[in-house]
Amino acid sequence: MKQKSNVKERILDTASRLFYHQGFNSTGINQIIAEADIAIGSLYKHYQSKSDLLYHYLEQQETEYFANLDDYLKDEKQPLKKLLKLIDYRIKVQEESNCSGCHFIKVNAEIGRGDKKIEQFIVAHKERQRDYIKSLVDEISTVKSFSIEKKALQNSIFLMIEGAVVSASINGNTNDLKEVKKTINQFF
Amino acid sequence: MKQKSNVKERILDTASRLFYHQGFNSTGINQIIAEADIAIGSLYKHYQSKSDLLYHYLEQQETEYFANLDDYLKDEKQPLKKLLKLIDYRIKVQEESNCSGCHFIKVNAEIGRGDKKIEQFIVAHKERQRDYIKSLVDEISTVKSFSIEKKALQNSIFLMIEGAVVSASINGNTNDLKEVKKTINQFF
DNA sequence: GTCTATAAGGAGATAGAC
DNA sequence: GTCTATCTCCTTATAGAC
Repeated sequence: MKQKSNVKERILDTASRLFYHQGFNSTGINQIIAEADIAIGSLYKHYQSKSDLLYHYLEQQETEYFANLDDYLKDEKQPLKKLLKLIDYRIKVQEESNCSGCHFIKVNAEIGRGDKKIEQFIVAHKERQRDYIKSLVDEISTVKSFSIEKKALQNSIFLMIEGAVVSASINGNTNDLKEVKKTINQFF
Repeated sequence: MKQKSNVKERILDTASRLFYHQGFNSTGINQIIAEADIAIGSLYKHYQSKSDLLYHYLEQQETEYFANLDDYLKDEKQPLKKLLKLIDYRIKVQEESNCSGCHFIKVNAEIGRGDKKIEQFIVAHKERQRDYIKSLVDEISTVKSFSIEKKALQNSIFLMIEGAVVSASINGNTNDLKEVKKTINQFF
């Protein structure tokens, strides 16, 4: 018996899972329709092409990322604790996904800057992640001072987290993310 | 007229260029033999499979990376200047390669931790890169003191560079690598 | 080393019947 | 929405003749 959930959603959810865990190029249309348990006609009714499916996958990840992050941080008011909890969120997400890394970094690595629409979407997502951290550090700066320039600190924290997420996907653990959390405490 | 260079070398050089710039999965055997201008029989005489070619590609990148880095730094004796010049090296390599990122991070993103041999090779390469930075900071610590713990600083610098190289491949510029260089100066 | 033929399978995508 | 058939093309890899 078929699941009752919306067919269009089931296609995207299955494609997302496969794109993330085994790669976009390594995932075929036939595997998506088999695992989503839908007909190929349904796939092409809802999505124009495999690339179109990729775009909607990134779009959904973008929305989910910030919605879940906001939810995870909503009860914390202190900006420094909020920043540390942002790292906890990244640790949690990685540990729940077999440390498969960042959706956007992975797609960038696979398709490069070939597709303008995808490229711009990835750039925009990374800018938004950077701005999120920037704002938290701005808030912290109203009550604390640091040893290095604020702008340098903001970029450093963003880049360390990026590096640590990549490290998680390479090493299969969140050790570096945990180290980043400890290090940030030393900055303030 | 065929080039005079060794056929085996030409296969690997062509495969390396294509794997790096358009991805492993997006590169076909037929494209490699066409661009290397060799016969398919020659390819399978020298390499067992496409995966075998991937392994030799990473092996060559590993050797080249550290050989070229040592050469780039050989005239600099001061450890802090050496560390800053290591960043210059990464900037130079990225700018010469259309900011295509790190060979190892890209392969990891494409094939994940599926192939044990490839996986271990990537992990070992990243460990060696981390140790290289660790040693330089150890040297610096004999003449300077820093505001945060040495171990945290060593990991931070490694992770910031990793993050900045990923950023280069996403944004198509080396702005973040240049920022990392400025930030390191502030740490000491 | 070169060439061509071919195997055996998978890819993305379309069309038509129900 | 389902199903099956089909199109076109490409994939990795092997074999044999020169």
